[in-house]
Amino acid sequence: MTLKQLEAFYWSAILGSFALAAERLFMTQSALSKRIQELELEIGVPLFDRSGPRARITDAGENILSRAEQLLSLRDEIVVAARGPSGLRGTCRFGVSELMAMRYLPSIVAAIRRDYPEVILEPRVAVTKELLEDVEKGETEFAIAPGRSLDPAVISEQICEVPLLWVASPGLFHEDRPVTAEELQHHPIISMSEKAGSTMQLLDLSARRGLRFRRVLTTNSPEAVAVATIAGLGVALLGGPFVERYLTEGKLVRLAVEDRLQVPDLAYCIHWRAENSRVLARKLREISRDICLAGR
Amino acid sequence: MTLKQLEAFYWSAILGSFALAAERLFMTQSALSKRIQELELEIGVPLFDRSGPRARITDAGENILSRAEQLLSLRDEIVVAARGPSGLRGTCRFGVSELMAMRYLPSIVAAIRRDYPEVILEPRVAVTKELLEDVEKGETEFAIAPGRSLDPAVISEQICEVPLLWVASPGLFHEDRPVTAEELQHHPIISMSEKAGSTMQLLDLSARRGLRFRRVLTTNSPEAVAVATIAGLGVALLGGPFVERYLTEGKLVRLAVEDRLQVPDLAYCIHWRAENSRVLARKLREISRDICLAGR
DNA sequence: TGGCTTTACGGTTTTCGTAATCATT
DNA sequence: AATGATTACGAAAACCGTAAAGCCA
Repeated sequence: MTLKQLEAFYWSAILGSFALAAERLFMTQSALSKRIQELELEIGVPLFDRSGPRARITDAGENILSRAEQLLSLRDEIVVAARGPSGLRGTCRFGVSELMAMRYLPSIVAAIRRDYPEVILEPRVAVTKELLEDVEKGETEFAIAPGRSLDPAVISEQICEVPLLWVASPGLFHEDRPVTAEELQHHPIISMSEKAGSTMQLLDLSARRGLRFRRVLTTNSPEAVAVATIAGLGVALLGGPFVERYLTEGKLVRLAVEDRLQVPDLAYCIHWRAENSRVLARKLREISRDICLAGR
Repeated sequence: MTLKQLEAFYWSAILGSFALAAERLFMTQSALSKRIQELELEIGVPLFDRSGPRARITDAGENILSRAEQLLSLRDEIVVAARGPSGLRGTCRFGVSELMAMRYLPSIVAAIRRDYPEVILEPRVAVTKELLEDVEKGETEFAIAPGRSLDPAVISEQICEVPLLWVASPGLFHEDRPVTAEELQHHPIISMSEKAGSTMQLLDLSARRGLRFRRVLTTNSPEAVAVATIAGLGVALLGGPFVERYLTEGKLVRLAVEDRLQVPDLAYCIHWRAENSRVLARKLREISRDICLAGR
């Protein structure tokens, strides 16, 4: 039995596919397949059922999964324990939504650099859904993004709440009373892709209230949305911090809207796979959480 | 990092020497040395201090020792968990004193055969001191022998007590009163080697009381001692069960002795290295203990 | 057919033991 | 001198990737 075999088994079990596991471990399917066969030969029991379209873990495999995971995390701990606390090395991929990146990524990176100078960081800034999918697939160790994952294997711990504001160019609405849904529907909605947290809230709202919005300008940059809104292209639903500056400068105004247009605050969470017990991942996740909770 | 490297590290640390570890792992010093060097290169910290006459573990090495041990025992557990409870395989070396072997070894072997048919047993029957040394050096997983180990890393759990009896041929002593030390010293003492439990008690007695016994017939077979005693060659101090049969047959008589010749009962224990957490070793040790405690 | 897994094969890398060398008592 | 650890080197084994072949939807 070797650590490589156990690692191959572990990721094949977690990702539910040899192909994905091979990709994650930077090797070919062929090599990974053989590793797992050798492990099965070693312990004398099949760990995966190959009869279906993809490899499915067997009962025997389930029985050893948690132990394999413990064993692999002990391997990481050994390195840390030997080198001392600041000797943590390795690479950590994690995801951050654009808003959180804007606010906290510099602090997070600085703190990690200070405590663990040897660690190589691979942060990824993307939209909510992509970040969550990466965590679910084990591509990233954790992600800071709004909402909850539907995958029960993913733990989401709330960090903060961010209000979503309806904003528009100052000239667009003149009445003092709250804007109604009908009035809003006359204008194009400027939003990001359907995988962005704010857009998901928007779609949710339109589904619940039976509204139809005309969305324009496909982009994944909230800044581009803000700029387009300033230009008077339409109205937008954006996270407070993105528009704060423009509101104080008077380039955008916040729209008061009727109750049925109210959107709940975005609950930002830190998400990670429950069974992930890599020391490096846990430490960096905790640092990131603390920084977000402390508000810098 | 590989399991082989960790195993090499573990045994080098436990046995305090590369040479012994290499012997235990059935490989050459050269190969083991290189394995450990590779492990050190991997984690970036020296695990052993080679400046002395033999390799001494460093602080960094101490820090990871327990984790390495946990990791290695997880490896064993994985096999067991995958194969199911009776799928335990592997080889187990253990030591048994001759008396305990006579009484319990058949039952122990039968019970293990029944519960773990795949396990290969390598029992060793020897005298007390050899058995304890084997446990201390990690040569055997556990031993059933009288007395306690002086090594603090060895745990000894008492199983039973066996009386040591002074015996002689019926013709040797005629008086009804207890035999005195002076009378006893006139006869040769038939005993086993100094590494045997009963002989150790004998030597302890002679040291404490300032007696000088004339020991003859060097052997490690209690049966040979009994036979020689029956032949009238001298007196012997033997474990009760060895002489029971001869006493009832009248071939030997138990000598009543004065107080200063009284020898305490031999406390038989099961001994094992505290840090040994091999699943196989633990299970078989527990089976053996239960059989001894139940008296078959 | 197309995604996923296994088999076959070769070339590279790793690993190990022998033998020689170094270091410490 | 003797024990224990390291280095050098050649042989054997393990490992990996490419390419081809099976296998199930």
